[in-house]
Amino acid sequence: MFALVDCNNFYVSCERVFDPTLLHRPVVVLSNNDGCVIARSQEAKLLGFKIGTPAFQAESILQRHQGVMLSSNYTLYGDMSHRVMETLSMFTPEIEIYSIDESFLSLFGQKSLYEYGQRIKSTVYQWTGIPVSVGIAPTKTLAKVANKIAKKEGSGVYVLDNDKGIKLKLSTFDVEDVWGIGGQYSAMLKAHHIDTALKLSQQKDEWVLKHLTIVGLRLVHELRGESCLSLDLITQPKKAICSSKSFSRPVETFEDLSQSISEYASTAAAKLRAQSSAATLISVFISTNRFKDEPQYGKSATMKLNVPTNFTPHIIRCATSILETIFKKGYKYKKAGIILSGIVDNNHRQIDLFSNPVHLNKQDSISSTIDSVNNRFGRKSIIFASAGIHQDWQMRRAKLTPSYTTRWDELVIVKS
DNA sequence: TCTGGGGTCCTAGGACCC
DNA sequence: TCTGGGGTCCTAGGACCC
Repeated sequence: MFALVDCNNFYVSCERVFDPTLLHRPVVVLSNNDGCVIARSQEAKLLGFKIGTPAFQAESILQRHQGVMLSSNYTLYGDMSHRVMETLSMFTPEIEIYSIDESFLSLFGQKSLYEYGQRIKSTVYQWTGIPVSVGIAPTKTLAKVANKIAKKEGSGVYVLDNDKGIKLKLSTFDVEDVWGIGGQYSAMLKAHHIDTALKLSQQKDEWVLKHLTIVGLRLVHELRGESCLSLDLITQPKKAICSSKSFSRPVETFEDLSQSISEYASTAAAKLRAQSSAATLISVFISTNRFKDEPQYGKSATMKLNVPTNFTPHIIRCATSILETIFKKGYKYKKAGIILSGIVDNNHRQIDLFSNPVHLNKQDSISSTIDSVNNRFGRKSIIFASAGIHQDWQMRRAKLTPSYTTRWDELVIVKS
């Protein structure tokens, strides 16, 4: 049996742990750059906000309902996520951390699944202050279904463990809510009059394979109760690492763009080193604001390296030269980013005939020194000058809450 | 004024190999 | 008249996830 434990309104719940005045009010958390809504409290959902609602549209409605709008505080959410996952690990070593706010647990030998789910839920809440919902079922896909039901039907825990019950619930479960069925597929399925999870699960294998590929076929078997997706217990290194952001204002000069690319390159390179990897492909992209009625331009280019690297100065140098090839003057740029791919294990990277191993070792020791200083004293304690000092293109985060759990100078002060 | 960021997997088609 | 068969690797595009 699988349990899917999913935090309720995770980002909002994190904020509420440290600011109880946010309880029982509509609260939304905004995307980077305070652009659009990405998380909503129950009260905010009832007001009709969707994921992706632009912040400027939400603002006046929130004001009328004593609502609150917050910038996203990923430092806080990351730390709270870690606490939740640690708590879940106390229940079983068989845990797959699927995203920042959900985990799959493998259960065996539990007598009462429902009570076990309740225990998970109350322990996480007591230890971290984060409310969670628990769905339990024989496959991951069905556990996802059970979790949705748990969220809707009150007690926060739902068990799907017998054929009859599963069929009954699937018969009223909208096909577009099935894990793995997105907008395109659900439109196609509905055009074929397949509108519930049950109907999908009853389609012929050949038909599913033809229309939904092998991925869809697995999904359908999972809906039938046949487990095809196992637990990923070991976190695999990422195959691509991206760092990109929208600017707070239109950026027109090569200098500003190259500063931002340097900054993103440093971030991406640090992520690369954190998983002991090196990259052979560096892509850079830039684009104008697609929502604006002004000349549009967007381009990306990729450079292939003979020797894999994770050395920030090297990556910055490559990224800057790529930028030179795609930059065009006269446009108002809104977004830029870098993607590192062709990822290999840094400890087994293949060097070429002309690489100097001593030189490479020196690079590694410079990198690890920088990383350890930044880990200890904060992410930007040591920066590369090419990323600039003023950075007035930096994203907007006007309504940012404190890093309650990760900065000494931002701890909560309790008064009596 | 204002619209996010970071990932995964699969498929088809083309280039290339012997 | 008549132009092979069996592979691999890479890329772009499209679907999905949170």
